[in-house]
Amino acid sequence: MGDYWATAGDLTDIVRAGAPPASEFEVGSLPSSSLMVSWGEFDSISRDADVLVGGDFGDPFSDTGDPLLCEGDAPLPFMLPLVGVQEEGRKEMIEGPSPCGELSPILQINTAPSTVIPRGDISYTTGPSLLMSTMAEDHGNCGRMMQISPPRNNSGMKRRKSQANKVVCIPAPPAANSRPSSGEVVPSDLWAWRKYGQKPIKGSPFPRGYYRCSSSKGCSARKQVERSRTDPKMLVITYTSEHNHPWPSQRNALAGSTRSTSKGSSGSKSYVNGLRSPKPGAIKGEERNGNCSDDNMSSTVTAAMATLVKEEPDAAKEKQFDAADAEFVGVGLAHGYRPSLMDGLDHHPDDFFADLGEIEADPYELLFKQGFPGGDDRNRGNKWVDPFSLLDWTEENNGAESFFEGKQQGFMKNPNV
DNA sequence: CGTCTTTGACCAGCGC
DNA sequence: GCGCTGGTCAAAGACG
Repeated sequence: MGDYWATAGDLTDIVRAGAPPASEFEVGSLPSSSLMVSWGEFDSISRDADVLVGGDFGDPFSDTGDPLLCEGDAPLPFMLPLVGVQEEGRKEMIEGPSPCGELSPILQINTAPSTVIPRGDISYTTGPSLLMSTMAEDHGNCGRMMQISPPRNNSGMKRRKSQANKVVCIPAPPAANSRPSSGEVVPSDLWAWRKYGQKPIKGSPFPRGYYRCSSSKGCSARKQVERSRTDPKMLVITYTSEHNHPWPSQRNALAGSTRSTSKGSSGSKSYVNGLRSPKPGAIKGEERNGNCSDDNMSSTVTAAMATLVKEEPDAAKEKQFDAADAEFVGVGLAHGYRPSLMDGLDHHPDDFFADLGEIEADPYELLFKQGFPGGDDRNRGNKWVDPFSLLDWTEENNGAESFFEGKQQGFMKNPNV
């Protein structure tokens, strides 16, 4: 097993649209079991998990803030089995842990300088990128895969303006029945987005929704959301431009109001932007109705994506969450994301979740209670394959009940931490 | 009242 | 230049 390289931009790009990677880190020895992915804490990854890493990031967003990162927060540990690495255009599948035998999760760090991945009507031109997919099912296809690719060159679909785009392909939540003519149920990505248009796209039965960032008036960030023509189960999100402001850590961003876009259907999309303040009882009440609400979809994706967070090395380890962070965690990510507060890292203020009065349970536990591999409990079936249910959009898994009322299994701690 | 979604109109890029 | 298509604007209405 040789050395593997990937650009740091891979990781930053995973969670936000923006400029291409600026620097590199080295992936030394690949783990045979799992990789502790804690963006930004690569040094610790190297030490603790023997996965090597190092290098400066040159994060083009360093002064912009990270939508998925609590500014100056603690590391966000995230266990991912790394079973495949694509290097120099070839993909090496490393025998990974597949306790269930069925679906083996893949975290692919694609280091190919420019790899074109045809996906039906969409051709992803990937530089370094990261794929998270399942091995057995639909591997290599868009289905059940989350892909984030760096800006494309002008291959693929026509683009009128030369803007750096980033395409994200994620499993699409089922369309809201109550809104047959509206666009997609857009998974939250922690920025506040406002829909400003929708257009039918030629050749596609699905319209394309246009969103712009509503967190800041001057922000030019936009995204387009549409379903894949070839695989309606997949949602293709194209990010354009970049945010020119820190991610909205407070609930009083411009998108301050809560509303249900599902007319006559209460609260199915109240927090589509991920930053809305959940109304009291939202989790305990409406979302626990098990109606496979859009929010649950969104939060599930959010949770998974939120774990793919890059953060400033070292500093993050030392810092504590401030009030804004707490609010962010409590409000913006109440459904499923809580930055690393692993056992033993109990350095947060006592009132860290003081703002979470409306939340019944620790969102971090909620996020991970469905299980992870290893640790003391390996009898979690497929759950560990898809701890966030990201890859499972079945109603069973999407339902708030399953998400919030799963057995208290706790989060498996990385034995190396 | 502020912000949201919806949706038709308008504008601009592109190919012929 | 023209038509097609995609992207954006802005008015209207809804929501909290």
